[in-house]
Amino acid sequence: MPELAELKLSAQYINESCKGKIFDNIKKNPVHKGHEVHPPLDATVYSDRVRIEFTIKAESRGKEMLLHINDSTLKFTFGMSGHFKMTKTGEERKHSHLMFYTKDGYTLSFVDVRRFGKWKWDTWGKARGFDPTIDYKDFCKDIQENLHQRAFDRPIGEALLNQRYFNGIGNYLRAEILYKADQNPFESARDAITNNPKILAYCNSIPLEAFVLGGGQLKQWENPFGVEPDRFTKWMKCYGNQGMKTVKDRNGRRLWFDPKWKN
DNA sequence: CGTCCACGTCTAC
DNA sequence: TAGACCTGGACGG
Repeated sequence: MPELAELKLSAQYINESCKGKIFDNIKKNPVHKGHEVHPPLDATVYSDRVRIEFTIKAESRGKEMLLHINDSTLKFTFGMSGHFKMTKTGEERKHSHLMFYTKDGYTLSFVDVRRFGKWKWDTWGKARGFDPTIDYKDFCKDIQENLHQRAFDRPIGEALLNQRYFNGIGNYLRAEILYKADQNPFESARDAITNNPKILAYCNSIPLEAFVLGGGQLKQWENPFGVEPDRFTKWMKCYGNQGMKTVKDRNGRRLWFDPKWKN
């Protein structure tokens, strides 16, 4: 997906573009099989002729995002192509699937070409770990305290996609973290984490670097801030680079790594 | 035309 | 540990 940096950028984008906005309606694109979403009930409004008004604030952790809609939270995951876009009402992008309408003629849309993204009235997923950029100490503590678990028998290259411990790390971030840490991706996660402290440190700093750069300029994710497309691809030193090797991991995902490591 | 590939989960055998 | 879920861009014939 959109990985940690893109979720964080999306939250920032939503908070900036929704600042001071009052919303009064929500619609779902009927082509999408996801949950219908209605504005939360407002106990102070009794007449059905009065539209329920609400505000929107966003918060991200790892690969999840909460939209605070008055006192309720709508949780999103972005799949491979989800993102948010504020437009004038009537100018919504193709593949907009959940639309939030302001009283003054704007629409905040959840846009998702492939429709792998999801939403639900919910809070943070219990099966996900700490965001390494927000709660770095807890992120490290959680991993250190659970190093004996079977999950850390796996090669570090695979374990880095385990969202129970590495919430927010995705395919490009794992490649960049391993590469910059000079880490053999096929060593067991337990040994790698024990012997190479750079791994956990880079789970914090590399997503933050991607965030500062304006996030992924890969095909399926439209950067809401319109950063120059080149900067991000130049920043990536491993993922997608010529001269790097790839192998399909256990989940069929392509793991990018320095060819000096033999698998 | 066709085949392969893509920043991710899910759930079913 | 395969598919399933989806669209569309790149590239080959």
